[in-house]
Amino acid sequence: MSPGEDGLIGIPFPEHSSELLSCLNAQRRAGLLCDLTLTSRGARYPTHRSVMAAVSLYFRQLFGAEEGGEVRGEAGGVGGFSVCQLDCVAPEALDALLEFAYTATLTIRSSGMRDVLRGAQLLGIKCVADACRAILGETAGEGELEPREDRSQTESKKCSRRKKDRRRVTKVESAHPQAPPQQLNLNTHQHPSTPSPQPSPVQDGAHCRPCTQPPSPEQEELHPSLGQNGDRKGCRGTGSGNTSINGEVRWTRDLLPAASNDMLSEDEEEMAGMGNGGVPSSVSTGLADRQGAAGAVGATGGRKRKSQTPQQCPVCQKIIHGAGKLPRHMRTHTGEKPFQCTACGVRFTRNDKLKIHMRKHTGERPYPCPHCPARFLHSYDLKNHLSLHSGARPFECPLCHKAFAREDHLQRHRKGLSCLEVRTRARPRRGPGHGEESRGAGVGGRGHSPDQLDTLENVALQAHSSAFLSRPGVVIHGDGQGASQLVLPGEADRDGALALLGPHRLPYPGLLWRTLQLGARGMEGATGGDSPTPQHARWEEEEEEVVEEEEE
DNA sequence: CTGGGGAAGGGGCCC
DNA sequence: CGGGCCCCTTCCCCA
Repeated sequence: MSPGEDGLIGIPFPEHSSELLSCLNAQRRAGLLCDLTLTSRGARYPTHRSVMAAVSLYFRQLFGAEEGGEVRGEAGGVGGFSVCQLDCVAPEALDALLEFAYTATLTIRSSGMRDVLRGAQLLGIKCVADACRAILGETAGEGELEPREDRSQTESKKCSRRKKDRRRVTKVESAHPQAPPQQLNLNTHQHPSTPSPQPSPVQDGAHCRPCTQPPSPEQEELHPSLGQNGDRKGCRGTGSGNTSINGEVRWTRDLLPAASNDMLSEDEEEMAGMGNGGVPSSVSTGLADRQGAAGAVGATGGRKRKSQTPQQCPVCQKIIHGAGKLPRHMRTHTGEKPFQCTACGVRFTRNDKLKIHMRKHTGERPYPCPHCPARFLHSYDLKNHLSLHSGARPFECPLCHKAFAREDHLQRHRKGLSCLEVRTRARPRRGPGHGEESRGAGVGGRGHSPDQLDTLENVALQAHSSAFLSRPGVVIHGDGQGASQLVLPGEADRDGALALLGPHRLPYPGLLWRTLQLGARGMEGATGGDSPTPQHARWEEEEEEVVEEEEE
């Protein structure tokens, strides 16, 4: 942020899209503000036409021209309430597509994938259709999925899987009897490429979950995950891909191919903008951050990225670096685990993981500590262990200055509330000057004498505010006249900071503003297009940079 | 809450 | 170019 920009500040809200979606989904489930009801074979799905128009080409066209579809209702116009009968889409598939629209996660049984594909094609939800096609294309030749398995074993597994699906279907069917299928009503909008309905054995649309059914805990737990980079972590961070458990396939939106642009968040658009085979030279947002973590190491540390024919995953569109890495990546989508431990039967997606696993059976611990008898399975375990010997704790919490030997422990610490609980007593670990910096420059107290600061009961809190503000991604809203707002990217951090730093709670708005200014300076390097980085260990460095700037 | 072990996924290097 | 091997990061789980 420079003063020459007329006070304009770019204020990213990385979680806004997911929170918005989550809120809309809550409204949908509560039936609030729903102005469109989709029906399928007796099941009713209240929804929002704006959301449907955003995800579905069909609804976009429908609401744009109000023709071609069977829209009935008190007021069929744009502002009215409509009922759209979609008997051509199986209720279960429609439910899944609605879930996708509101959660960016597609949760379907593999047995129902064809229904979902058909529904996605009919409704013009291209990314879902592409994903279904990609999966079906692989599952169509199921032998390819398990190339390393014994054929008979494969066949038996296929049978058991199908049986399992049938059992599940029967169970649900009996629990939720539905009206019999009706004639399709969406004929005029049948996609040209739509395959003729394949009456698969389990395609009976009667076994759907009614929309009025409360979300299962399994579904529910997905939603909060959307808060983190859209994935989550119900979804694992690094593009964990789908999971295929008991025939149920779940995709996060990260994995859905070619999402329509109007559905893409900024980050995703950036990724999509890379195009096929395009490798961003310096993409620093969202997924690129995650996948580029090692690359970032390479940029600063020893390894440098070698141009190695990056390939794009047809399912999630992710760029996979390294020759021969795409098949490995694809197994994260298919769930294929071709490498089985001969000792315990546990299966792995990768040979090297199996190899490491085998060390547990062989007792091999190839990484001995030179300082003690400890031996380790993994090199990084040894590395962690060595830091205990050396006492090195390079990862320090910028809030409470507690140091950790492992970065993930610092991250966990920061996600919790422990550092906030001790904030009022926290002092920097480094030399005496550091503490003064926190209270002076760090607190924004330049201009306030230490005595003045000591009179502020919340002064320690504001020391932490500077730490918050030095974080990349922390943004400031306001004009410096006391009406500023502080917003932090992290859920817990934001809430905590808003609670602590709300202007109405600060007896000295000027002090707050100086703090904000300091934080703004601290984030200068983090703005300019770069998104917040999850590398918390850098916060401290940036905090130090701020202090150094102040000292200059 | 923290320390430690382990799993999972991605990237780099090498053959 | 594919695959093996290794390292790294992130996350989950347990004590």
